[in-house]
Amino acid sequence: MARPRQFDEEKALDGAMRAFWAAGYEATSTEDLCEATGLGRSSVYNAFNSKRELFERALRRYTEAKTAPIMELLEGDLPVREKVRALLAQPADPPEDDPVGCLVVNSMVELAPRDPEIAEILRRDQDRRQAALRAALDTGRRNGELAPDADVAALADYIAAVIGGMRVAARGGADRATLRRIADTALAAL
Amino acid sequence: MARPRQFDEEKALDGAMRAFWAAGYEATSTEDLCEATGLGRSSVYNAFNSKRELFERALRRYTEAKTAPIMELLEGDLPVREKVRALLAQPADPPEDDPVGCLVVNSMVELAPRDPEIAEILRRDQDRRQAALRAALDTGRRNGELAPDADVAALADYIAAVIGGMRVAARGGADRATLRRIADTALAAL
DNA sequence: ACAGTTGTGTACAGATCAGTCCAAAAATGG
DNA sequence: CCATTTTTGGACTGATCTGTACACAACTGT
Repeated sequence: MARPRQFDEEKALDGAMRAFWAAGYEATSTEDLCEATGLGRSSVYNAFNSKRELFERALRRYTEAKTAPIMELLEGDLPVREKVRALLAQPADPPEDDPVGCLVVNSMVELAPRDPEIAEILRRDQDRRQAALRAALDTGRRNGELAPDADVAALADYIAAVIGGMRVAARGGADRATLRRIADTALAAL
Repeated sequence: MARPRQFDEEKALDGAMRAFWAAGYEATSTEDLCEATGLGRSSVYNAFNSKRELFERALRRYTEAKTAPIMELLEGDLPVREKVRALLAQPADPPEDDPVGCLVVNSMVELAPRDPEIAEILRRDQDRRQAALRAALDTGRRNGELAPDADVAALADYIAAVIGGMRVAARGGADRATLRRIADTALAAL
């Protein structure tokens, strides 16, 4: 057919994702994106059309990458408290080469109020995770691991809020010990 | 001496604060700031020197305005659970003409990781609030309102995280009922 | 009233922004 | 080897960005 790409689109997307994750949407210039992806301007625009579309793909990639293992965890058969403990442990023990915080939280803060499409992507991702979390909590409740009258929807929203708060704290420079104490304390509410 | 200002600096600062609060630092242009303050470019730059300095003053104004009533609440003599309940209620029942969310949380996410001065302002503000919260919790602990072995520092960081998470959720479009349920659930951990 | 000082509106400057254009390079299938 | 198609690099565009220059307006104290 024609000349093939010299770059791996997934890897390029990954670089862009990390750039947005670290600096935010507005503060990441198209020049920054060229550097982060290793591509020239033409290749970036040829492959991704616009900064906005590149961001959208980066965000989708992020949610897919981060939500998949959470679904696995929640659909597994650990005791529900262990599942929640593992969820809460994630912000306290992030992969060391990840940018600080969470692209979903950052995007909710920076973009969701003024960009309905981004808000919708975020809402859908959260719905998936929250549904799985509610299911896990409900199983635990019926197993007797939680109180029979536990409000699983409220607990799920609560846990999501604590995790979001930990992500904010991490961006503010909170250390691992602090984050772990928050997680431990939060777990006591179950 | 000379010609007096036609505008109220505090009111102008307030307008700028709300603009940054709603849209974030990067997405707020100096043109937006002229509109939000009601001033011309010259007046803005004459009074505040730069976008960056204006933001810093707006952020300081915000923290002072928001932290003062929290200090009053925490230093009052309500039962400690009522104090914490009131703290957690704030994100669920914000003044109706405030922009959604919290400028401190937004700034932690958008700016703290790459701007040490902003990070320092935020850290100082948080230290003040957390110290007062720890004191209130400790008083409650000694009064027997909390368990004698309660870890007040951990509880304070936990409560701050939940509030931050609620602020993120609000930016993501969470409704008041959801926020209230989060607050109620969080309170159960005390 | 007037000199001195500060505020303000307009126009502008230089940098940077996202995005485009185009020609040359690089690959394919025949 | 050639026609075709896509990628790529670099120059470029027009808009927008933050910040400045400057003239003049507005007010003060004397």
